[in-house]
Amino acid sequence: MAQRRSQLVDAALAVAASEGIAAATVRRVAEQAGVALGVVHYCFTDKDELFDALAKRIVDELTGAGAAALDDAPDVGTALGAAVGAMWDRIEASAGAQLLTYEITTHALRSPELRGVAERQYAASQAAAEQLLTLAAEAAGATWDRPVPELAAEALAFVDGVTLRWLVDGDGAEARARLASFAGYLATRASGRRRRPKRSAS
Amino acid sequence: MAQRRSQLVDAALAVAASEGIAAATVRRVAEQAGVALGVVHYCFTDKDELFDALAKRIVDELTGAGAAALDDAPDVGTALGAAVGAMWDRIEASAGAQLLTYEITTHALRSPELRGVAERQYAASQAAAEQLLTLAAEAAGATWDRPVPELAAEALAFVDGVTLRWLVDGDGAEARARLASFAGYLATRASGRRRRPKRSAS
DNA sequence: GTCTATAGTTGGATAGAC
DNA sequence: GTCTATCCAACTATAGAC
Repeated sequence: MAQRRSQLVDAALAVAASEGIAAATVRRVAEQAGVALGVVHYCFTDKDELFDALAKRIVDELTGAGAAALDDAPDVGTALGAAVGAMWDRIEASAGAQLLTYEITTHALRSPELRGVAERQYAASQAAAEQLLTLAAEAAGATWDRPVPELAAEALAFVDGVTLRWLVDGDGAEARARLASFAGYLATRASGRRRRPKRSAS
Repeated sequence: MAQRRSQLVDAALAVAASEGIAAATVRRVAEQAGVALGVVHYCFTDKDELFDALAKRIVDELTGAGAAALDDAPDVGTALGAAVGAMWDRIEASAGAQLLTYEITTHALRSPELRGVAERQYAASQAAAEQLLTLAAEAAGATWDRPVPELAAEALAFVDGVTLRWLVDGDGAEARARLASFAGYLATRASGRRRRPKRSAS
């Protein structure tokens, strides 16, 4: 039964990511999952409950994506550049899913009982961003000279805005350039090991 | 008749801004405008045509908002700070309308025939951002040392991301702080007149 | 031009057979 | 547990009276 729910959430995710949240009707989800309409209502009391499970699934996947290849790096700029590049690869490979997260956010903001969904989304993203910044500094042996939560919030906002625009104009190269520019700014907020200290590298 | 259309678009905007784009049904719009259902279909062939007019209206209002009080300022940081503060005041005063722009963007991105709507939205915002940056530099007698379109695109992305997050967490103070931080970064990308040159002011 | 009435769809939810 | 059949509400769109 729990696997039935999971299967239905899979189907809902598939439909919503490719055709939009509005297209993820109970009927359509059932069809995608290859089960009868009644089954969905047997596993979920409401459409809202299904929707809530879908939102949770997306947050989990986002969180699970976590920090990617952050090997030992010569400086924070390099570490961040690698992390941001990997992150963007994932984003660019799943435009529909990205768009869906914005749809879920706006949808959740319109109904008081779903506010928590949007808040969880951002709390998870914020935590992931903080972790990534912390790891990047560690990998480069440096420290941030501004509070990590602040830097993470700003980075998150920037990535959100860049992603949204990329969804509109489809220009991945520009998006990467913007992210690189911001990573460059972030690197100026770190102090510690620098790129190739001129004398006696290790 | 043209005024009838305008009146109906007003009503659609009122409904959509306060209750979400999904709530802006033809019926609901007619009710809000105080006319019969048939009138809407007399003025607009489709619901899509009404929607398109609504999207245009929003872009026009955004553009019309333009650059606010940008008086002669001692430096770019001050000029930007004032401009960003005024801009945020407008944003904070119209949460529903802001949320609606994101709804329209995501909605437009899901249907190929509405792609142009989202693109126009961003083109208008980009132009406004470029104008604001240009005016800010002029007001402070400075010049940008990176291409204005790039800086504008990055600023736009940041403002978008900050606004979206503010819609979720409702923390206006944090949002302002983030914007101020970014304005501070931007100010480092300008050269020219500096704050209170130590010797012989003016 | 504006109204009422209604046709035609779609989607959420339930009942009851199996 | 899963299916089919059905109810009910809400919506878009049109027809026709006024």
